[in-house]
Order: sequence, then structure tokens, then C-alpha cells
Amino acid sequence: MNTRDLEYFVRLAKSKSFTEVAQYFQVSQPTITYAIKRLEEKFDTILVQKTAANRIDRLTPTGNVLASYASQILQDFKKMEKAIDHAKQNKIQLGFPPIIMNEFFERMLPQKKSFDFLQSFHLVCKGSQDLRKQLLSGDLDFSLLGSLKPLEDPRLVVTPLYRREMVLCVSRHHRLAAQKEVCFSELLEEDFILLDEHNVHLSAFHYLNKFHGNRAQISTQLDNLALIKKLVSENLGITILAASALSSNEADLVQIPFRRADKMYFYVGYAYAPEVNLTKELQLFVQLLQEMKEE
Amino acid sequence: MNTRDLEYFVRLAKSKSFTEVAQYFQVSQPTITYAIKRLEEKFDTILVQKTAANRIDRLTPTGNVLASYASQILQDFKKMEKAIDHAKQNKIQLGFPPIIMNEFFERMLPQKKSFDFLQSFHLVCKGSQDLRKQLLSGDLDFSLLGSLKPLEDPRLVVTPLYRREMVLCVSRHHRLAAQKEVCFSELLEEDFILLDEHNVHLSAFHYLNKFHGNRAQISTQLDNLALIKKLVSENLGITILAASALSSNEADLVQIPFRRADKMYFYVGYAYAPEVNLTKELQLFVQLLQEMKEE
DNA sequence: AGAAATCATAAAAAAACTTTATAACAACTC
DNA sequence: GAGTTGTTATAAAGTTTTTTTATGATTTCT
Repeated sequence: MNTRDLEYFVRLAKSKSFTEVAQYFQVSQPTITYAIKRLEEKFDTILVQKTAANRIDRLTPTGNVLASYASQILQDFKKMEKAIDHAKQNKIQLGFPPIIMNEFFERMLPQKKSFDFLQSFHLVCKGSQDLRKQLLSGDLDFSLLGSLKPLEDPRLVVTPLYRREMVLCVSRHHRLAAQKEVCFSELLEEDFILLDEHNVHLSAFHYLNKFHGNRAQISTQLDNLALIKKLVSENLGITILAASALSSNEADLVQIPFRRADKMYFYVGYAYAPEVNLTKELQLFVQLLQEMKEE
Repeated sequence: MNTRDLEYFVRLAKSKSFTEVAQYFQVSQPTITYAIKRLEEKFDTILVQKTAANRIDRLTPTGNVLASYASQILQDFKKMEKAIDHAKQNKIQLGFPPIIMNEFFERMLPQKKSFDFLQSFHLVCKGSQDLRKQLLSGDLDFSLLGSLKPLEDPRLVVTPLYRREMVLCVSRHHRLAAQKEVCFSELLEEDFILLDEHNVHLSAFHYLNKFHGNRAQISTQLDNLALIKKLVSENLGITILAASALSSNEADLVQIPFRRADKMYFYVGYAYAPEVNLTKELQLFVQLLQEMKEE
């Protein structure tokens, strides 16, 4: 069976016009008519309900089923093509949320064995939401993920690793720097410097802010964690981070836990699409992650 | 692109001989040669590594990736065909483990609204292991599942509902019938009458038995829950059931909880393949299940 | 009522796929 | 080591599948 027929049909299911589909694929109109006929014959069913005037009325139940399965299958074809492209380049596409990346290198690089082995990976550094999408579309083979809720996704093979507390991060010269604990309500007048959209930090801020009546303001949003730390260390604002996102040598930064009611956790795990088979390199990497978890 | 080429390739990946594949599909040998060539051209990569003598040495990395994705996709095609067949018959294939079925009808039938609406379903009553397989192969559209561990499966959309304690079930004339609690070690000499393979009850028995040194014996295995109950009520043996599997009108049967260390739970939930879209009927059914959960 | 748009069908053309026939080569066999 | 067998590749012919062109039937719009 030819997948082109499925492409025609999936488009038809949306556009509801044979002519439009033909134009879209730059083929003649009978091409579409015959393609649908072929499918109807193959599955021995009527897929499209027509009006008296031979216009498309709507899809039959079987048509709906076919449309939903076929569009999934076509996506899987694209995924497959991407996976083959990755294999050609001999590099595994590996996703890494920025905050986790920090922790990973902080901990792993001293052991240096992680260095050479990262050569077989191409690192993609993005927010967890984007990473998840890219896992599903096949752009990534494997990814670390962070979330404010325990990780799960029925479409992926997800393994949780550990969780870290979300903490307030301020300059050591900040008025709150000496506090043992902090409540979000004490921060309503502060300048928040946060990672931009798609990142968990922003969600954590919004969640706490909503809880406290949306009275706090974001002053700056950046896409660069290092820069945020720089700004905070110069006391130009404060930020919210996972406890692990701070390196030991950042003496100008102070992290303060939130009070009970405002405590949030950052859940870290890894995920991959069920079709992906873990290469030796990935298996090694998973082992490394597991070791990291146990520390 | 023609899926036949993928079928040829997937077979080739296993058999490692062009000739064998050709014989298997009852086509001439050059057909296979050309099919592989087409794929190699399409993906612009070499899929099969040959020896000097043009024999197959092994698959290249891209070949491996293609083989793994392609076989998944071919399975998905079969799934799609089955789903279309179900839609043709206008019946949703619904899986039901026998013990859950009992609880469901016990609770739902008095409300009678569940009756007419079951007409849109074709019920398949099997052990949860089989049901899970059939969900994956597309033979089932939706299924209830039971398990001794909290339900999960990355390949399915799984929703947990509730759990029930596994209990010992004996006749009211049985020597233990008056006991408030029982330890598996007290049962080593008993005649166990259990559901046959693929059922959770058997696993529960094996688990407890192993824990207690495999000293107990199964006397009878049947595939019919009603018959088991009948035999137990006539004191011909004892069995292990989920607490919910007993109806209120079965006065001859007594259920006894296990002692702490021997306690096991039966987790109940429902699952479906991610491609399935829930019809109105299924949505209603899910609602019913959720209500059942809350009681 | 005429023009424009939609889909269906038949016949021809083009493209894709398979077969037949044969060649090349290595691996056995005696 | 010459002959036989088993393997895959290639070219050319043949077959099947898909697309196009051309056209007709019907409806909708103006």
C-alpha cells in the first residue's frame, strides 16, 4: 500500500474538498478521487459521506478511524526519517534542560570520563516543554526533562531520577540574604529575573504568584541562565531556581528555601520514544544518570 | 512510498538472505534487490553491509534504525486495519478481566442505564496479560486491567481507578471460616482452586507461595470464576480473590483478609492505545468507571 | 439562464514495480 | 582445480499501479 494515498486522505479529512487537496499536492483532481477509491476498496468500506451533489458531507465512522490512525502513521514516518538522519550523522540527539545541564556538568566533569563520551551526542539545550515536543516528533532521540510535577507521559518511556527543591536565589548583599527561610509574600516588591517561556522556573513563579494574588512582577526574562546568575549576584534582582542549579564556586549567590506552604519541587528524569532503541552510548549515559541519582 | 518495501526490508533484517525473503513473499529475487535499492535511495544511505562476495554481512546503523521503526510502523498498519474492522461492525472491542466484570455488573446493573449502552460494545473477557497484548496489537480498543502492581505501561494511556485487597475465600463450613485474619502459612495443606494462567490470582498465589517456600499445592485450575466459587462454597477447596469479586448474595462464601505480611492488592484501571480516540460511548463508559471509583 | 465550481469516469500516458534471463562471484564438492 | 551450487546484481521486457487529460454530469452562485 502506498502512503501517498494516506497523505491525500488525511488532508482530505481536514479540508473537505477533493479539489483543494489536489491543488495542495499539485496533482490533478482525479488523482485524489482514485486514491480515495483505492482506500475504500482496500478497506472494503466507505470513508467519505457525500451530499446529493457529490460534495463531501463528512467522514463516515470508518473514515474517522482511518484519518486518526493514518495521521499518526504519517507522523511516525517523519519520525523515522529523522531518526535515520541522526543515525547517518552518527550523533544521538540529546535534550538537556539548562538547569539540569548545569548540575550534570558540575558533578560529572570532574570524573572526566563523561567528556569523551559526550562526543557521540549532539546536545540540544531547551526548556522541558520544547524537549518533550521534540521527543514526540522524533527531533530528539533521548532527553532529560524537568517538571514541577512528577514526570509522566503515556507516549514516552519516562524514568524519574530525583527531585530538587526550588529555592529563592539572591545576592549575598540582598536584604534577605541572611534569612533561613522565605515566604513568597515577602517578595512582592522584588525585581524578578527569570528564564523565558517554556521553562519550569517561570511556571514556578506563576504558580506561587497566583497563589499570592498575582501581586509580584517579573522585571526581566532572559534565555541564559549564566546571565541571570550574573545579574542576581550583582543584586539587580532575584530569581527562583532549582537548588542544584547553583555551582559551588558562586559565592556571591545565596539560596534560601521557601517556607512550607510555598515549597515546590523540581522533578528530574529522562525520557525517550518507545520506538527508539538505546544504543550502547545511551545505555552508558543512563548508567551515569543513575549513579548521579544515588549520590 | 510503498509499504511493501518496508515489509521486504523488515524480513530481510531478520533472515539475512535476499533469496529467502523472495521465497517467503513468493516473488522473484531481483524484486527484493530492487526494493532495498529503492529504500537506500529514498533515505540516501546504505542499509545493508555486504561481504566481498555480496552476501549480507549485517545491517548498517541506519539499517538498524530503519528496521526497528519500520517493524513498528507495519504493526501500526495492522492495528489500523483492525480498528477499521471494529468501526465497520459498529462495536467497540472492550476488554474485561473476569473478576472486574463481576464487580462491575454487581454494582452497575441495578442502575440499569448501563445495560442498553453496553450494546455498543463487544465484551472480551480474558486475563489482564492477554488483554494488554490485545490492546497493543489493536484487537481491543479499550480495556479494564487488573494487576498486583500499580498499573503502568509506556505504550498505552493508562488511568488507575482503585485497588482492592486480595483475600482468602473459603466455604462457611471451612475450618478457618470464623477467623478474622489468616496467614498463608496456615494454608499449606489446603486444596487451592484457582483461575488458570494469565490471571492475576494465580500470580498472587505463586508470589505468596514462593515467599513461604513453595510448600502449597494447586489442586485445580479452571477458567471460570463462577465454577470456582461453586466448588469453594461446597468446601471442595479454597481460593484467593480480590475482595470485590464476591457478590453479596453468595452467603456460602466467606472472605478472610491476609495478615499484614501476606497482604496483596489488586490494582484496577483502564487503558487504551494512544491512537484510539474515545468515542462518545467510551467517554460515557469512562465516566461510569470514575463514578464507580468514588463509591 | 449562464458561468463557475465540484466530483466522476474513461482512456491514454507515465511511473513504479516485478519478472525473466543472465552474469558475476564465492563456497563447496569430489 | 574443474565443476557444481548458492548467492546477489543488472539489463531488458513485461505488468501493474498511479496519474493525467479530457470530458460529462450536477450543483451552486450570480
